[in-house]
Amino acid sequence: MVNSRLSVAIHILSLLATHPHDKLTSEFMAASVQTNPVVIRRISGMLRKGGLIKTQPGISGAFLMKKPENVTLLDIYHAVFQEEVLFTVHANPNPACPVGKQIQQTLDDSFERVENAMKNELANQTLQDVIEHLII
Amino acid sequence: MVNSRLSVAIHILSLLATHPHDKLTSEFMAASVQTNPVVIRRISGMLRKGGLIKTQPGISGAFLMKKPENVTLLDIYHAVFQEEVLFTVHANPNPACPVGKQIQQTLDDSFERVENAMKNELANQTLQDVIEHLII
DNA sequence: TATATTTGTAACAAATTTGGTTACAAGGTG
DNA sequence: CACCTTGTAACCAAATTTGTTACAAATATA
Repeated sequence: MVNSRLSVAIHILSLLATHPHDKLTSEFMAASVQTNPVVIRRISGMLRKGGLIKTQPGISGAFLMKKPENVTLLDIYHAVFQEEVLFTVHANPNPACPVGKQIQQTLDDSFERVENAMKNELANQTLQDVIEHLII
Repeated sequence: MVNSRLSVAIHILSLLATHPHDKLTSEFMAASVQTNPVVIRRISGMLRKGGLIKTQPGISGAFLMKKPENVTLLDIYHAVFQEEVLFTVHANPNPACPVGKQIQQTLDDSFERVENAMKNELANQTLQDVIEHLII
């Protein structure tokens, strides 16, 4: 995957969870991730819209809306990827071909089971698990 | 995912499995997928290198190297994605930060479990399952 | 043998995605 | 009021994906 949104999102949430009494600015978090503060604010915005953190324009810092043990990696995944599917099916198979006619529905079903298997494991891991692994 | 390699690969293999006595050219398969023959040959090349089909320069057609019930979707996934990881971890977290120092190893472990869950389900489905779903 | 067909592959272009950056309005602090 | 922070738009460069043309090499066929 070309994309490190999930990774950066978990990094942000881990920082917030391990510094519950500090006001962590996007600049501070950017220094930990080693990226630009706007990248942090962009992903923080997704986490805010997903109900995972609270931030306010002008007010320094961000804080978690749930306890780390109640935030699953699936919650974070949904916040940053929304409705994106894991595997796309090619768009225009030929309906005049028996395979082409039915491949989309077939693969939609198949890929949905694969995506659900992935999501079950994401739901099985929490932000608290991540933090404990960090602290050890 | 932006990418329909897996989907097209399964389409190709489904065509070969359901037409075992025909010599399916890249042009024929391209008509079913509705794409360019070179796209078919490109993905056929990955399937050949993955040991799933046999093709030869100049000789029309391709054929399966295994029975459809012995080809899992994980075999096909590996043929087309090789060593690609499902979720990448951002590259340069700050080692001076306790979170930054350990986030990569932590997320590598976490994401590997998620990737394995996905792969287990891919291994659980075979090309034969796909074909049966098509035929019904 | 000569012609036609097919595969494999390189090369290129257009579209899309990602991450980084600048800029700036709006909100809040001291 | 001066300063800081967030949210967001706009833009760019790099990477990726898909479609395309071109062509050499291998094979089939007349």
